[in-house]
Amino acid sequence: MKEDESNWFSKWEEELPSPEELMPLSQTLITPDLAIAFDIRSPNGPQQPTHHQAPPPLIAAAQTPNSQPSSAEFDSSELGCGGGAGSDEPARTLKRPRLVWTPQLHKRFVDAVAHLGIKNAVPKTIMQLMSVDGLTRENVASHLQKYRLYLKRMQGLSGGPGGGGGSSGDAATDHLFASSPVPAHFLHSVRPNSNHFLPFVPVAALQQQHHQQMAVAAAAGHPQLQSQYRHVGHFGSPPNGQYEHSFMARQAQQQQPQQVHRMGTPVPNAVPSYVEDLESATTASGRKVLTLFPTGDD
DNA sequence: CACAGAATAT
DNA sequence: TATATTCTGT
Repeated sequence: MKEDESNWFSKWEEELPSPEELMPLSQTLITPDLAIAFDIRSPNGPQQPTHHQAPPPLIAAAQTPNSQPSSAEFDSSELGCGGGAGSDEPARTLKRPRLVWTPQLHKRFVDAVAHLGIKNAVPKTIMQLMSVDGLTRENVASHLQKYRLYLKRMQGLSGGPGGGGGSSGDAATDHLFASSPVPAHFLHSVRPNSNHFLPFVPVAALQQQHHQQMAVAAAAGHPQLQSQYRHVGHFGSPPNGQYEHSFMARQAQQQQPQQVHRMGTPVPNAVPSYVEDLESATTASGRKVLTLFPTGDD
């Protein structure tokens, strides 16, 4: 009998970190090297190996499966502003590629909103809590707008997503949101008295000009990008078997430009740089209970 | 002014 | 359609 095999396999599988766990909270930790690594899209791609200063890394672009092998090439379409004394760094005013809201990113978004409570969930705060490098307030605002519509739509229905038949368009749009369970309180209203403020992570996520979108992509769990990173072949995990852990991000960089004027909101105060993982409240039961957010495993 | 939120544009 | 950008009120 090969019990051993199945045995260690099971264990092994259990120990396997889920994709989110692997690289979840430290998106800002992406090193420039990694960013560069990303730049090399293909072995035969005529990409410049050493130009890591371009803020417009456009990572999350069309990611459709049937992309053509030729791939789109982005030559720096700089204006031919030859004469001009270097007025402004091109890097600053460039438009970034569209952010792609992957389920992972959305998950973080929902978690953040859940923790803040619908009332306090405003773009800026959400953005800060998410701690995703490269994420802008506008990104979140836009997504939040749509998310609210989604919630509204759902409130009208009876209970579950995918439920009520309606326009197929609606259902189709929901499927990203469906990825992440919507905290119950979202649907009706948060209790005014129920203020349970968690000790957030005081991380101040700042957007750097360097690897912005790159980080987002990684955080989002881009298949292409991540696959390059994950040397750890963690495959056995089924799409559903994901545990949740803490999600706070820790910031290695020392930035704390925030903390400006008065903050009426009970949001995290930028204090220290490191924070204990406020998770793993392993109860006596030995059961991993995520005390943080509503674990939204499907 | 900075920000949130809706409206609009791509 | 999804996300960005613009517009407006606070």
